[in-house]
Amino acid sequence: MATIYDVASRAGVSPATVSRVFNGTSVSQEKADAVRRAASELAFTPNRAARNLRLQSSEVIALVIPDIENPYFTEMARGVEDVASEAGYSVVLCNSDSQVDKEAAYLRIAMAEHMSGVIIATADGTSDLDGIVATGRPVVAVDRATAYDIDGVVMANREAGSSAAKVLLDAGHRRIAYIGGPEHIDTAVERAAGWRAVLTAAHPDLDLDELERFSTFRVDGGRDAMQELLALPEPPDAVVAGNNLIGVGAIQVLSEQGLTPPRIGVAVIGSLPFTTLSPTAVTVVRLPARQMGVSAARMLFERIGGDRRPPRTVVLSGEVLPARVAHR
Amino acid sequence: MATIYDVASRAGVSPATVSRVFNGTSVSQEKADAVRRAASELAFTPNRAARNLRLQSSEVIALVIPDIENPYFTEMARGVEDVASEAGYSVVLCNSDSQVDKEAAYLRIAMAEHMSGVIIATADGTSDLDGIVATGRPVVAVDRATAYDIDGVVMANREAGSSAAKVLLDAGHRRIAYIGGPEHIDTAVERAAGWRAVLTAAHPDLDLDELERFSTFRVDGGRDAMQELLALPEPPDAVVAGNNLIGVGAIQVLSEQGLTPPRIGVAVIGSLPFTTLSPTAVTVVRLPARQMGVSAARMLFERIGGDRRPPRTVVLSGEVLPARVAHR
DNA sequence: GCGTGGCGTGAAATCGATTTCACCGGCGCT
DNA sequence: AGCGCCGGTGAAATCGATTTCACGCCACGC
Repeated sequence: MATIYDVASRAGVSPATVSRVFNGTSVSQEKADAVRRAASELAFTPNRAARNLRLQSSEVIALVIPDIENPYFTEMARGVEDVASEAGYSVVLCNSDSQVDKEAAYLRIAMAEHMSGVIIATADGTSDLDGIVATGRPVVAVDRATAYDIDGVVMANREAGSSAAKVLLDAGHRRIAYIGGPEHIDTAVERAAGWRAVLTAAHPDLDLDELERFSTFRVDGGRDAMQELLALPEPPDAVVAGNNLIGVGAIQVLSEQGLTPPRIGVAVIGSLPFTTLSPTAVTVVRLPARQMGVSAARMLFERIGGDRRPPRTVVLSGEVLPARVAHR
Repeated sequence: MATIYDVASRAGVSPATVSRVFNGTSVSQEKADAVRRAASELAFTPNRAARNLRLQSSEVIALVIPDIENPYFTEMARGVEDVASEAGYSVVLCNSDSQVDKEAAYLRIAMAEHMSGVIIATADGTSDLDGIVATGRPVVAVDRATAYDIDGVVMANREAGSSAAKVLLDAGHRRIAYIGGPEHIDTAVERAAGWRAVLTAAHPDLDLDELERFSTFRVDGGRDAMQELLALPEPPDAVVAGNNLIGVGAIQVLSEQGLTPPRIGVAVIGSLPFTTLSPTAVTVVRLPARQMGVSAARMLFERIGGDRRPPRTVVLSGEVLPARVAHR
């Protein structure tokens, strides 16, 4: 690995001049040419560790997500990655596995590595961002709100919950259950609130507590909750799944019981990119995950670029794709 | 951010001693205690950029994959991540998007950042690992073979192709088509070879060229190829999907045409973690992606730890999960 | 003709951790 | 008593890029 000194001596200039050539300050044309020639002959790549040390920052951002195996987050990661790589940054993908301590460990690393910024979907409401925020490095929250005064990009969760419920109501369903994520995650709570508001208005007589399940945002969670709901004395005639994986689990259970979706109403909040169902059998409130990643990354780079405006929160709306097959 | 000098002066010792406390060389008990106390009071975290510069290596590995949105690769990433984080390393996930030039850019970064090693599922057979391999840093190839003499972890692809074909044959199918990935990717070619060998032996009269499609390893690829196959004068009565996403695409098309899987034989090489089909309707050759990531990471860390044995290639076998519903 | 300004350049300081080198004191051995 | 060795310690060099500072030089204006 050639260093800046090797390039300098080959080009007959000082290391300072070499640095200036690559960092765009004034250098005479002839020396600049000589430096560039020497650099390419030696296949010179600046040593990033040295650069990072001197600049106290690195062209790396951290993306912390709670579940690397959830397509929703990988779609988001894809959006972040696209923006970052265009800006010449690389992305360290950190899987917190919904554990606050793993998350904290990654945030410490981000600080120690002088990463330029962090995009984080917090593990839960108790996530500790004190350290990172105190360093002044930009942090953008995605998907989930935080207790900090920082930029954010979230989905219109309450709206998604109510849209999903409304589509099912309009299709003639009445006992519409809801399976959501953990109660300590705001997205789960808000989506449930949307569902609840719509149902309370339409059918004040329903016992919604019985029809509401807080579960995990995973396939198993959806399965378990769906099984419980089906075992009720009076089972639901439709169900809203609080995220994509819960939807998968719920539909799996329904299929196994011979209740393939057009036979029971199903609305899922989030896309089902790898479903093998006919895409028309289930109502989907598509959440623009990739767009969320793109927006978050753009905001982050604005901050890295020196933007000092007050923090903003961008809210992205889902798109309702109603089942085309009539329910029931 | 406190530095080693701050800690040193607070503890009344030299920076060298502080470093020794954290790097395990001999320091008297009392000074070590003083250093530790000072470090914790100042919330000292060693500056990684400085450390990396001095040590010419960083506790970071790169994981380069061709498609971050494919659950197969994220499952693998999960395995890598688990091993890495246990070893105190972080993982930079690099999405090459199957493009050799993006891949090359990431490899350059890996070198410039002095990353400790690279695990790579190459974009295609022409991937250029010269640079990285020349640095002597460990590189482990996953999923796909390379032209280099390096460690590798691959699936038993040919075997997976023939197992899939065999299950369908045994279920009574005859015109068994194959939809694979691009011809320039070895996994696609080998899986196809397995299928072809089994079918040639069983039904030498079949025109296999007509029943074989090289496509992309994506949902769209599976859809397009399946549509072509169904449009044949004499359509297949079963199909082997060369990877998970092709399987999803093929099954989607079949469902749309009213040919839901038990009605036509389907075998998929790779798991369908988010399928909503009853898991018994389709034959799956489960590929242990997580295990592949774990093995690759372990091999990488052995190399990082100084292992100088000749390169090895680990082959992992798929697990056949036959459809439990009789085909046809 | 002389000061002023600005441009191009190199020497040297800097970032923060690790590690070599040299030194000190104490202990054991002859 | 004298020698050698060893454990503990600090001063200083080192990693490689950036950046400040200072200097030389030329052009311009008064």
